[in-house]
Amino acid sequence: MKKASLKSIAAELGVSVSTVSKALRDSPEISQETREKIQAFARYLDYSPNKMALGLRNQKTMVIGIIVPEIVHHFFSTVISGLEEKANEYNYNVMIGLSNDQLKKEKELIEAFTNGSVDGLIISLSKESMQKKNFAHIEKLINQGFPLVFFDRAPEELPVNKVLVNDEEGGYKATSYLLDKGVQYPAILSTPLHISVGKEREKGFLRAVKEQAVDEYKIIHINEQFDIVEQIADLFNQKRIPDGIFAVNELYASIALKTAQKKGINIPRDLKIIGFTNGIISKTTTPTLTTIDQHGKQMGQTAMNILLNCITNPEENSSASIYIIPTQIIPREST
Amino acid sequence: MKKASLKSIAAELGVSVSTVSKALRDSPEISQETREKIQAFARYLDYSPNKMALGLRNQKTMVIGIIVPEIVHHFFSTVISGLEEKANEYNYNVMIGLSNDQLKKEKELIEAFTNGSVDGLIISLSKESMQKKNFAHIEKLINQGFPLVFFDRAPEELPVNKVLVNDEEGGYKATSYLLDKGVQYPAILSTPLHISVGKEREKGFLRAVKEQAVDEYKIIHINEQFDIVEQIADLFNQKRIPDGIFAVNELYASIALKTAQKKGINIPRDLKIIGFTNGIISKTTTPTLTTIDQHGKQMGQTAMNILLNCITNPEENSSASIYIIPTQIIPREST
DNA sequence: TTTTAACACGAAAACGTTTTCGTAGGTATT
DNA sequence: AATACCTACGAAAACGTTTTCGTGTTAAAA
Repeated sequence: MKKASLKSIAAELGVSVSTVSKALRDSPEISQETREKIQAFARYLDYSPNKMALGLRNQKTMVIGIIVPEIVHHFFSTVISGLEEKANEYNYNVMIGLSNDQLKKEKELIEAFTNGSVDGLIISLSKESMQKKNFAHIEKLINQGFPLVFFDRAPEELPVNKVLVNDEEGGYKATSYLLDKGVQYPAILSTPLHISVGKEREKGFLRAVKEQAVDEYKIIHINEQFDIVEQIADLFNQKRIPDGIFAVNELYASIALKTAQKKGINIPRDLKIIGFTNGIISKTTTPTLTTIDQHGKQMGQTAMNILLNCITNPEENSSASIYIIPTQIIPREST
Repeated sequence: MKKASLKSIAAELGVSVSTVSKALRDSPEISQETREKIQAFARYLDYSPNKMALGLRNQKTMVIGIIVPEIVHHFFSTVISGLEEKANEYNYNVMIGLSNDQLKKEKELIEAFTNGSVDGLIISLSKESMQKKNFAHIEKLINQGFPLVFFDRAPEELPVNKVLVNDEEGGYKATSYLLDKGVQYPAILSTPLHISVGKEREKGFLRAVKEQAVDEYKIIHINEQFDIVEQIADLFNQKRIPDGIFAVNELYASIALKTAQKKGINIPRDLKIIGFTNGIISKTTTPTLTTIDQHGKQMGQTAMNILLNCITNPEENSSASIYIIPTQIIPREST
């Protein structure tokens, strides 16, 4: 039982395709009687217009492409939920591609999506793109004037719409919070510096320690190529052990927590820990982790709003805008 | 700078559209010379065929629709990653819809996706559909012969392709594991019985206790309308407190863990806990949680394989198949 | 020299829409 | 009675492909 089309309805009812189309759109050109007959029949057949034909005709797919590094990830999946929700509100659907943090896959996905599959693209860059600063594929899109919004991981140098977490502020807030709680010797568990979010959070950390004139602190750049647990454990094998740790993500925070506990360190009495990302981990550790909320859902909604606006008003929205989402500290037991 | 089309290339080169099309597909109908000229020009313009035109022409979108209750969820996002990976392997892309566990949204998404947007559908049903056993929208799809695969949450009565976790086996394994470790008075933290996965896991629990002739055990059906923490805490306010808990998901397990710890109960000495879903929570609690792995990624791959096979070989695949993914116990510190 | 075949390309249809324009028949105006 | 104007519908183009079929030119065969 094939899907009904205007043609099949027209044939069945002995009228022309144009008449059917007009009748279904309630055009006054068609007589009341004919209209009702056609509409009734269409309803009976459960007719609805073919998306691809519509797309071809209107040069519009009503689909938004989303390209993210991974999806089994609290922050990214949260953003996606915000994106999907907002898109749906405006009758758009979302297509999703996972780059697995690989430049090659990212390129392929962009190619596949921009061949008339989607009306716009929302991207969070792969680690590989960020590290190699290889943005040729992105610049091509910009030159084409393709509707485009980045979130969280964006090409720093390029003039393009971005929705970013205020990572520097987050790092500052987190560190200040620790210092205000009496921490004397803070440490930061950060990423390598080519990860922009890590770099920004570290900047915030440095601003806070400088502001409060803390002269001794420790910075550790975790290299995920090697054993993370070992690198973090190293922090507790030094002569002076920190009494406050700011971890730039949930995972590092939870590992630091577990490792410290194994060493018999009491948290939060002897060591206060604060993480980043208000995800599931932070709520289920013992003790629960104080953390920085990135408002992922709001980010998704904002990004989608900007993109849809670009699509609807192509002229007024030619310049690149940067939207910064503020962070929020969520106090829990670990401090 | 608009995207190039066959038409624009043809006009520019003074040949016909058909010639361009054939040249680009390396048809021997076109002379070597013309072919090379056209191909070079197309490459220069970065031409690639329009997806919607192709779709209309071939009656095939090369897109698979995925409808899940939520995405900020370890299991679902894991399955999705498997689905996406497998789809990509066969040059398909995936469109994602989130039902938010609501029947209405699920229906809308199915409507939107089956109007020629996707070639097939992979669905995990919303709680509301399951509870109300309202499958009219699904039966419609089946009657249409629309390529369809369910995973995890499937309509029990309907003859349709399903990929399921062996939940009963998982519950049995988990409970047996507890009993083998010497647990005398086991409890299960389960869902209301209309959630099929909860029901199945509970069946496994019952089979295990029966098998080992345990005469006393406790069953708690958590109602998520009310405060979950309170309902779980209730377990520890009884005269007899369980020495083993099987929770049908990570969250319940982690809450039970925290609550017990607050009551001063030593885990795993006085109480052993085992969860379900090998997600992030289980790895980051203190102590880490023994749990049942559902092999989400493999599930996604399997489901996509079945669907693509349905699409490619419509005739041979008319009957509904059920594929059961085995579970695996992941021993950790909580037992 | 005429017939045949190969070659290289173009015209047109089809996929399913929407929209512009054209027109036959009827009604109202002068 | 001639003109103008509705009313209600159909034809056709357009969106971008692919593919079938037709055809003019040239080269080979008779």
